[in-house]
Amino acid sequence: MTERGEYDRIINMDNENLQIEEVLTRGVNEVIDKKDLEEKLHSGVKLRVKLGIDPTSPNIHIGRAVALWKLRQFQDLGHQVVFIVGDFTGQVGDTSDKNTERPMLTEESIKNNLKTYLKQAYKILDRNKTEIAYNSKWLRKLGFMEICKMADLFSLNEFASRENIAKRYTEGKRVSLRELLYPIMQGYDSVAVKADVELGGTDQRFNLLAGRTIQPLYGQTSQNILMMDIIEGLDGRKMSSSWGNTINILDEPKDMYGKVMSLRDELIAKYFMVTTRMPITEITEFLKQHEHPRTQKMRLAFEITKLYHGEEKAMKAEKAFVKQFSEKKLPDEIPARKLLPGSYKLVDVLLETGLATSKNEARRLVEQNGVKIDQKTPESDTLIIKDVNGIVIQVGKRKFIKIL
RNA sequence: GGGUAGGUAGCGAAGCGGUCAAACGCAGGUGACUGUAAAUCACCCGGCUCUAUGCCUUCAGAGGUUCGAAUCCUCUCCUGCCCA
Repeated sequence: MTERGEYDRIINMDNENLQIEEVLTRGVNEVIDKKDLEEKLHSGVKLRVKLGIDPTSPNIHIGRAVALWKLRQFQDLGHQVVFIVGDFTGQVGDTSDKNTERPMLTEESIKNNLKTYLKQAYKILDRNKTEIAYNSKWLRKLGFMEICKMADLFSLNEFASRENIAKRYTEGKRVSLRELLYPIMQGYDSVAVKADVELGGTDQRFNLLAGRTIQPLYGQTSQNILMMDIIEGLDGRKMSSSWGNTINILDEPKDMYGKVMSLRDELIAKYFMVTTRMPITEITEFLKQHEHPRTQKMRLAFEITKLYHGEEKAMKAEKAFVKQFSEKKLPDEIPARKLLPGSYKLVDVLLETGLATSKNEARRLVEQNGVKIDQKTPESDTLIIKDVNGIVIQVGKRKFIKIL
């Protein structure tokens, strides 16, 4: 958190200097080369700022969004943002944030994921100031000789020294030759778009540096690099689509709000800094005034939800949350399912409505008192419901279905 | 291409002829306690049924041996390591 002395220094700067300061620090883990980038930002030169995201999942989560927000800050400062959709690299698969080999994806699944990608990105970026590029455009054409020239700039040794590669290597896991090529592709992206700055997570370090190495080969000045903090997901592990611990920017307001509320307390301050756009001074002040983690988290949940859905919906989400979880009342909106009228075994209802994936699971849930019918816990799983019409079934704390 | 060690549930990893739907850990679920936090505790975690020392489908794949196979044999595919 910002020290008092630093705080005084910052508020005394004029607005643009303040913005530059924030660009270089907030949510930022490391800058290469910081001095150079700082000078460029102050010089008034319009920079080309690159960020590439591979559409390996249909959702962009708020961890990925950290870099997108950073891009937005650059846009606000008048720089040219280049958003690279990794439709080619996505197929090949980057392993830098993984501890196992990532399988190659089909063109089809990438295309599928792409459908809502830009829409998501534009929740954050200013559409009119964003240059979009698909990296298949240039990577597809690259010949072997060209690839060899670039590959010559790297040694196997440095590649193998990367932490998670080294780890897999010593554990006797497979490391494919293809994976060696990934940094080269990402590096060449920088050449193709003539990047002055590239953003990425700290786990992207090697790939980001590859751009710096390759650009001079094509007579370009090496880009500067801004490495963003990686945020933890709902379970405390790194946020990643493959873990299923993400908060996605397309999540419904109440889900988004609720997911934030389920975060561990230790992450609150970091989340405020990295995932919200609340002014730093305000954050510091707020956290000081409200010490109870629950209060802090509710504000955090509100801020994050507001960021993606607007104030009104965020307020609604908050009210709904209080009603459902603090006051333990039925939520206002309960998803409805139609069933043919008649009598049903409880277990069948659970299965039919998708509240359980098998009858065994349904029985287990009932046995463990995880099921409620109209707020009441049924005695046994053999219960037969004579009239399913209009009943509300609850499984666990969160799942509700109303039967019509 | 040769040698060698392996391929077990979402992941990691035991089991190495019957007592195996398969130990254990992680992830996940439900409950208790709570702040939809953490920690802790309990139970669960392939499917089906008349809930039973019941049935069905699973231990890379295909065949085979056996009363009986995740466990033995043959071939195929995949991976690590060593050699070339």
